[in-house]
Amino acid sequence: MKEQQYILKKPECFELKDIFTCGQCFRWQENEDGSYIGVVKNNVIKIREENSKYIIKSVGEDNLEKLVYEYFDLGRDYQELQEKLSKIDKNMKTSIEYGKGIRILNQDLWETLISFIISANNNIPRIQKIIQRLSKQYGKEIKFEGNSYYTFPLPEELKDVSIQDFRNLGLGFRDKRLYETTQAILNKEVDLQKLQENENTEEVREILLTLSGVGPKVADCILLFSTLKRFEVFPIDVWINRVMNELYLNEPEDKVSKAKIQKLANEKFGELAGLAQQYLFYWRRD
DNA sequence: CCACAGGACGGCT
DNA sequence: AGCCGTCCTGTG
Repeated sequence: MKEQQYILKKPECFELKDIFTCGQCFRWQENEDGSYIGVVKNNVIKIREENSKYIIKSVGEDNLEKLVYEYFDLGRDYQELQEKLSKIDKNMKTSIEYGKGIRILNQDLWETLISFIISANNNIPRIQKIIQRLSKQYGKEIKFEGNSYYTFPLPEELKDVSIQDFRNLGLGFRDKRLYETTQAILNKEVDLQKLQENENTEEVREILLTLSGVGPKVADCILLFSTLKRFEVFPIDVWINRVMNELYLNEPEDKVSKAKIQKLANEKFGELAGLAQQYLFYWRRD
């Protein structure tokens, strides 16, 4: 555990509000002064913007500069990707204008898996609260500026947690899914390390789908928002379904099938479908 | 108190 | 293959 500070010059296409509120992560809190505090792996991180710079402080075990570079996907040229997408149509151009500071985070695979199982049939405030309780109960404490924060519990730390324990944390019917998936990971029925190294996206998707609580939408969110980093997937929830129908199909709501939207997204956005999804979702969410 | 919102899943056709 | 009821909790 060490304290670190790092000053990051504001990168192109980078806004904290866009990054943290576009629906990809659940562990960042905004403070009254506009700064954000979050937990990334075994580190608590605080970020404050000031004069086109970010003052970043941390307590934790990882090298802060390297962690920030990886987590915020700073090695990728978002400006170039935005230019490509902007050429597709007016909707893309407008939505990128609106959410130009979005970055797709590289979040820990295990944490993303569990977080999005919790997200099923659920809303963001409740998802955040459940993850907070889960971490406080089973994660490790890190003190930062006088307050306590908790790391996301590892599979081993959830080894002896029962379905009833999960239920008591407010997970509802997701209790059994969390239990079964945790056990499957511990038993190496699914090896996350191997999954991380597998380059065949369809294969990775199929394996994710074998886990309890992972359906098509959750699998695609994991593929896009974790270190798996597959930009070509297009997670479809009821919102993006509605938005895509409004913008491109205009069919009666009961006639739009998921398959049709999926096909349309692949044809229109191709390799960048996931990024396009984020801009569209963020733009039309209100 | 009731209606509704949000994905996975299992049972049905 | 597609359709539909059920699972839990918070909100209006």
